[in-house]
Amino acid sequence: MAITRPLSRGDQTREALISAALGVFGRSGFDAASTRAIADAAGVNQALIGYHFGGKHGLYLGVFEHIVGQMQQHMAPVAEEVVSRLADAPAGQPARRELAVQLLQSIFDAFNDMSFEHAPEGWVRLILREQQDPTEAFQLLYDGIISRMIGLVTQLVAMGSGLEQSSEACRIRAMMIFGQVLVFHTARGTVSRHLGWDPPGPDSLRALKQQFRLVIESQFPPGVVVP
Amino acid sequence: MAITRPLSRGDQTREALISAALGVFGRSGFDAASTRAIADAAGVNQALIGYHFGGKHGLYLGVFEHIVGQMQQHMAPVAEEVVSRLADAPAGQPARRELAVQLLQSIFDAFNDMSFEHAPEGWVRLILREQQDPTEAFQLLYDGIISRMIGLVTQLVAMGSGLEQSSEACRIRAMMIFGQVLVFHTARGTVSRHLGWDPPGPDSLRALKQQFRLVIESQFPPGVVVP
DNA sequence: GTCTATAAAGTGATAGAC
DNA sequence: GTCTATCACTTTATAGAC
Repeated sequence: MAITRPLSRGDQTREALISAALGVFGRSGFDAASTRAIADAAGVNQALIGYHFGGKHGLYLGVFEHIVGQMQQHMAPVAEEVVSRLADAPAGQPARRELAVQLLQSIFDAFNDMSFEHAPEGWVRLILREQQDPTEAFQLLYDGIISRMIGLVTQLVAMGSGLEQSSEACRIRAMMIFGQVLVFHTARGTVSRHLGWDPPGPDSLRALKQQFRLVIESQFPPGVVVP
Repeated sequence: MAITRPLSRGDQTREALISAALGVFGRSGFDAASTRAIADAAGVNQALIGYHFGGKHGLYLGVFEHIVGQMQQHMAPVAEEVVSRLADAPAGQPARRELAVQLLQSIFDAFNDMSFEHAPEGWVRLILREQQDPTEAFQLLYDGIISRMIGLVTQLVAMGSGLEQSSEACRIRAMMIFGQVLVFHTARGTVSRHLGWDPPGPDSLRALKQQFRLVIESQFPPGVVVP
């Protein structure tokens, strides 16, 4: 935890702008979001965007730096645990398969908790937009957090399946596993209608995590080693 | 196939506008897309949007009607085949599990072919936007095609897993299966970097379909009936 | 560091000529 | 059915007072 001390007026303005911009950019996208709407939501004068961030685009990048920092904080503990448990794991094939399943489950438990509970509304939408049309901001995201997470998951898929970690098949499988949890964010409208999750509540999150655990187990069944 | 006959000038204008709007709305979203940009891309006068569609919003709805029609055409054959093969399937549990796996594979083979090969660039992005913030257009999509597809897949998941078709667990599993293929569209940026698919080509599609088939098989393993 | 005021460019819709 | 011209409004950025 960083030490918190009284923020200067300028810092307060910056924080208010970032927080407001998160929501407005998330809802409308970069082009359709107006600096006036952001300034109003932040309770701040529109001209201050230019002063503090150099303009609309600078504010946009500031938002993503903030998101990356938050995501790193949420995922760091579990990522470190996974790495250390991988380091001193026994060598036997069946034991490693079981460990892979277990670690995948804890990674995605944390990931689901973050994306459903702690992440402000705007995160998911902003990241999704950048995935569709990557700009400078996607670089921050990918290098800051995504790269590390997809790398870990790919490594665990290799361990659990017997596939070569560097193979295309293994990387495809890793993407698919992410897809199984991301779909509940990306296909929001269908989730709302087909599951009646509008919005998803604590019960939804519990049910989702349970099904995910079951699916992971069935995808890496005991005693099977894919050649 | 509908009979094709020479289009009147007005029909040509409408088609050009829909096609251009597909791309521009897809890239920029409704608010950020300008009617001038659409008209220019269509090689048509800006005032004609008002004449033919009543305005920007009417054109947007027209685009989605067009998309729903195209998707129905692509998916109808396989959907009908699935329904008929379900109708006269034998009653034995193991045989039905195997059939479910097989039908899921053919549904998603068709779905992947459509979304990677035949779907114009704009489809995926437009649908994704509506999933995030459903408007009137999402109703068209859901009632026109999504509802039917997610329903079929849920039914097959029930058959393959032994879960009750109306259970939440079963519907969650169906969403997850869609997630496994949708992620290659929704997480485009990560797919591009992690897999080097930029854009995904025929080889990518082949590899994806193969992995999907394997995953489906492992998710509904022979001889296991979930209580 | 914050504010008001405004410049310069772009927006969707539409009236009216052809 | 198509075109030009234009209205009323909103956009981002910024100059200059405090």
